[in-house]
Amino acid sequence: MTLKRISKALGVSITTVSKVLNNYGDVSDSTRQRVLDYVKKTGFTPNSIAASLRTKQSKIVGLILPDVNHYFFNNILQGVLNSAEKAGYLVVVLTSKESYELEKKHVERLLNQKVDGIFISLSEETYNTQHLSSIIDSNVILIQYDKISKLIDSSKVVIDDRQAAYLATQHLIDQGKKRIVHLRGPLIPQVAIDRFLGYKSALEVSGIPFDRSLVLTCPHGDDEEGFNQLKSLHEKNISFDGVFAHADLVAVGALRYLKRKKIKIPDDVAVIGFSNWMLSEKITPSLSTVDQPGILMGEQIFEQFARERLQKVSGNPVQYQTKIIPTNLVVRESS
Amino acid sequence: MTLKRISKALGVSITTVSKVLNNYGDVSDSTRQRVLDYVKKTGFTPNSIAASLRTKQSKIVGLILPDVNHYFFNNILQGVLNSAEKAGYLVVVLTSKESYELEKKHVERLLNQKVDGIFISLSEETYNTQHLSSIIDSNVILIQYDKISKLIDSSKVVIDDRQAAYLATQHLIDQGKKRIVHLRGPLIPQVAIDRFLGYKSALEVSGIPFDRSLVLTCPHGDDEEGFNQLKSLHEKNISFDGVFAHADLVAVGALRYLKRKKIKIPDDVAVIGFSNWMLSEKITPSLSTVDQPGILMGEQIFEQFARERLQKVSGNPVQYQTKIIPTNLVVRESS
DNA sequence: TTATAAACCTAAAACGTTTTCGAAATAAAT
DNA sequence: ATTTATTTCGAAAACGTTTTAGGTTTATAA
Repeated sequence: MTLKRISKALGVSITTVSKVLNNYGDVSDSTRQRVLDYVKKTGFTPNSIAASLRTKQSKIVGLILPDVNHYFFNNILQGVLNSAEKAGYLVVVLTSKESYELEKKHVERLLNQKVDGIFISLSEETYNTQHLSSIIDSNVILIQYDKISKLIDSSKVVIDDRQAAYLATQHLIDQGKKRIVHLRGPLIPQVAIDRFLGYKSALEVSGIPFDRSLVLTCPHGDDEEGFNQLKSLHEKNISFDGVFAHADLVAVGALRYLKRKKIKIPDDVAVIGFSNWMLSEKITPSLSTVDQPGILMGEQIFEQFARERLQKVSGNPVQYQTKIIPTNLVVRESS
Repeated sequence: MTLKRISKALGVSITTVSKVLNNYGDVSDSTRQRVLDYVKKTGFTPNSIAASLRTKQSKIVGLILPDVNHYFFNNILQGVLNSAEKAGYLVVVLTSKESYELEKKHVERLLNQKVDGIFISLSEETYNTQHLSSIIDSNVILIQYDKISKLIDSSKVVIDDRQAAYLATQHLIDQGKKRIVHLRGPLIPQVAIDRFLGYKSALEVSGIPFDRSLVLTCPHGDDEEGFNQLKSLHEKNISFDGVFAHADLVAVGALRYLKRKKIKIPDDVAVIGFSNWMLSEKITPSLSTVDQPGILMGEQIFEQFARERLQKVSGNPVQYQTKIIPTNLVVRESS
């Protein structure tokens, strides 16, 4: 079933049928109704590939996630899906698995597929951003989120990592803690840097000396790392009374170590994580954390895309925006 | 940049350029090389929308997940993504949020978009399967996974829920448990029914009387339900020494209740879950469970699709298959 | 040299839409 | 009755590919 067949069946032109379907004004009520009835009867839906070819709008966007098995990114996905559905867009999902090579390949494939927009959070390995430039060169809308490159001029949706980390650290200080460990993320991504800087400036503001030996990296963000890093501190006889982890899972590992050693939480050591995992509330002791509103971020990502799209088709200059989504400190038993 | 412009630049026909790109035999090595060089130099990639229109192959598949924030479905997604990438397919992801209406709408949208295949796990509400029939009527390949409808003739990728539940229950019985609670899923989906039947037949085989009051539903599969259902049993003074939950999260809630009441795990009450969550290994006590290999399932879903696709284009009759993926019992501290 | 086969190439149609531009029909105004 | 304005319609081009069917050149054989 095509426009052609419908037009033949009704004795009108292809143009007329198309116009009815696209709500053009210049068709009489009577023929409009005839077409509508016929379309309804046959359950016809126009071939969107042909439409895409003609209009150069695929009504598809691409979303690149560094990791699919991750609460925060699940929420990003859910948020993007929410808004995309309302706008009649489909979402192609790809995962870079924190690999630069894969990320680059995915961008190329999305560009081939002529998607209308690409939403990306950079992998941990990514330092070269030429593939991002090529998105812009291809005249495809780019929205960066979470792990972004400041060097690339595009809209961005992020949280204020530095401030969030500041507040988390400040919270531990408020509990009287003075030797606060920071289990940080890998060295490259801006988010990890910003969280570290927030940690550091909270110490400064409170006049607590910064001790390099209290900062340890947990690049994969899993709970083994949290466990092992605290253990190594202990074995070196380095004392501490607080832990600020860059991810909840790392904090869970830390808690596990402290429990194993019968260290009192939060009295001897207080712990705070980052991201507000689904499970963080359920474990014992329940974990204090910084809530990153992933669903909201996902929705904002798509909505910024939609805005730029509109600006583009209406010939207006596109306005890049950086949305900073507020985070909330969630205080629970661990601090 | 298009085939046309390339052909002009090189003084050959559009056809020739297309043939080089699609590896047709009848073009001389010298011109092939010239085209290849030019393509490489300009970074040209053919417009896949135009190709789709012509070939009626979109190279896109649709994956409908009942829930995006769910370890098992994350793994399904990861598996599908793995195999799809190798085959050069893109995956559009949709989530039904366990709603029949949404599920139906999503299927329609995927059909509009002329995807080559649709992979679906039914929502909990879904009893009407007309939308699945319409997939088949549209000549689009349908693969059902996890929550399937036996009434619809298509390939399927599932685990043997009944047997897995049987083994889990049997395991508790082997530990000497006799009054085993089953925290089951909602009433409609086949998976919940099968798990219940597995539970029941394990009791039968061991000559343990089936007690209706020990079977309780936890429709959302969250940990509150697990907690509350055990609490209600306690308040009714119904005794039990084992718990088989249809989901790990439910089992986590059960553990939480038992710990709260200082009931010894696994001595007084042993607990086993279902799905092998990422976290199940990390909590204390670590949770025994049934491992569902989601990534493998996802890969098999796509590969079965690829097989059927091949059969279709080569004119062979398509062979529907039902793949039953084996599960593993994972015994940990809770049992 | 001529006939035949093989290798290389191309014109043109097709896929199913959207949209421009102008034509036809109808209504309104003079 | 004629002109003008308005509404309604349709022919045809365009989007960028793939593929059929045939044409032209070159090599091989007689």
